[in-house]
Parts: sequence; structure tokens; C-alpha cells
Amino acid sequence: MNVRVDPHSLVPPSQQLVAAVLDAIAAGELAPGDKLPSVRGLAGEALVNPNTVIKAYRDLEHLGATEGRNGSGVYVTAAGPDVAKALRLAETLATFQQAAAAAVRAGHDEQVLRAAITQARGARELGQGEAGKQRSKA
Amino acid sequence: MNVRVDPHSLVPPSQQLVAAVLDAIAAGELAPGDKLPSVRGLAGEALVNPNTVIKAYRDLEHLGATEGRNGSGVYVTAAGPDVAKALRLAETLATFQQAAAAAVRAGHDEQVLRAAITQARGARELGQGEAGKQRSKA
DNA sequence: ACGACCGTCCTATCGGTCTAGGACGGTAGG
DNA sequence: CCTACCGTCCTAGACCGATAGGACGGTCGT
Repeated sequence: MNVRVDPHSLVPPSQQLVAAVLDAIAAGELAPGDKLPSVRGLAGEALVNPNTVIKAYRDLEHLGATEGRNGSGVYVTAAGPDVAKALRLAETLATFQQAAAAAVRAGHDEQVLRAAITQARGARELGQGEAGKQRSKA
Repeated sequence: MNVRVDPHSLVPPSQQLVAAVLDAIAAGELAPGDKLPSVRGLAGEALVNPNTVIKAYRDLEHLGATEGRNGSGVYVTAAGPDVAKALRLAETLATFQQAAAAAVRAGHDEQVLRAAITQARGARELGQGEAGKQRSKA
């Protein structure tokens, strides 16, 4: 799972962790019933405080994507993939609309923006292969 | 000028003010030599602290878009429009690329995204008329 | 000269977030 | 049973940005 956390970003580390976990669930990297990394383990890997991971896991539980079992671990719920995908669809569309409006307002040519989309799709198809490998290996 | 500041946003109020002023300069709403709103006036209008406006004005001066004259006011520099346009072009393209990549990764159809661009362009052409009126009136 | 307005600076405080470190009880495998 | 690991909670502190309020000197029209 992608656990890179940028401490200089405007979006707080805990939210970056939430997004990373949701991405992993939506991508099928974490399936329902799978156990998430331990609080201390993920904290060490992402170089953040365990309390920050706790907060992220609590947010994920409130979203219904995961459930924590005391003393055992945090697990992906059956509804996890649906929740993660729905959230990502809504969020990314909203931010994309804002970004598109801002870019158009700044004077960017529509053709340049379309090219950026095509480029993003191309870059995605390359990375998609790796994700599939990781899943089949798990 | 658009001085709406969202206190709940992740981007700090001072940066929102910077963006709003740059937008106004890039749109021609504020021409070189024009005086920006007073620190206290803008603070009252945007419902923020005068110190927050001071910080925004200082950032704008560092960018080279404005210059403050002690006791008189803050004025748009000759290079202001160029600076503002260049900044907006670079910033909006970067955020657009990120948003596009995220949207594609989330599974959005390329056609949906293209439609969002077209829609943004349509919305812009409507608002552009007002901006032109305001400028010709000034 | 005077008064209103201006930008600037200063100190103190508050709120949110992350960090630090320790403690508790539950779970599970040997 | 016992040990290791787990999630959870707590207190305390640091940090950053915005807020609050006051003070200073410069500018400009009258």
C-alpha cells in the first residue's frame, strides 16, 4: 500500500492516510475481511505518530469502510469497496470540476486540458498492471 | 473583487486572499497603478483579521504583483498582470493535471471529464461579460 | 497645520493538528 | 497459562496559522 505521507502538504497526514487506505480498498489491494496494517506498524512505515494512524482508522470506521476489533486488528468491511469507490468517484469529480473551472478561467486552451486527461489515462494504464500483479499475488 | 473567504477550507484565508487579488489583476479588474482595497477595508469585507490581509499583501509584494507605499496604499505594479497570468496558468495546470490523474484513477470515464471541461468553458463565457462591464466601468 | 486614512509592526491568545510517551484491557498462538 | 501483539485511551507539549487589540509613523486633502 502507498503510505507516503507529505508532512508539508496542506492536507493533514491523517487524511492522507485515509485516502491511501481508501485507494487500496478501491483498487482491490485490500479485500473485505483483509486486515489493515497495525497501528504501530503503519505509523512506523509512514513516519507518523501512532495517534495519527488511530485517528485515520477511526475516520475510516465512521465512513463504514473498515471495522476495528479490539485486540485483533482493523478489517475491511463487506461494504468497504463500495464505500471507497463511491467516495473516490464523488471526491475526484468535484475536485476535477473545480480544477477545470479554474484552468479555463485562467485562460487555458480546452485542447491542452483534454490532452492532460489523455496523458493521465495513459499513465494510469501503465501503473494498473502492477496493481493487478500485487492483488493476484496476495 | 471576489472577497469571499471560506474559513472551513483547507487553504488558509491569507492564500485565498492572494488568489482573489491575482484573479482580479489577471482579469484586468485591477490594472497597473490601481490601488488595492485598504487593509482594514478588505479585512472588514472579507470578515478576516487585518493581520491576515497584511500577510496576503506581503505575499503579493514578494510575488512582484503589487507594491505597498507606506501611508498611501498598495498598488498594482506594471508587471502585475503578467505575473498574475503566469502564476495562474502554471498553478491551474498543475492542479488540473493532479485532479485529472486522480479522477482517471478513480475510474471516471474520459468522456465525463471532457464534458466537465466543456461545461466549465460555458460557465466562464457567461461570467466573462460581467467582468468586461466592470472593467469598462472603472 | 491638522485630521483622516494608510501600511506596518508588536504582543498575547486561541484553535486545530500532530507529536511524545505511557498505560489499559482484549485477542490469539504456543 | 503466558507472552506477544493488538486497538484504544490519556495527558502533555510543540507548532502553525488566524485572531484580537493596540501602537507607531507616513501620506494626503483641506
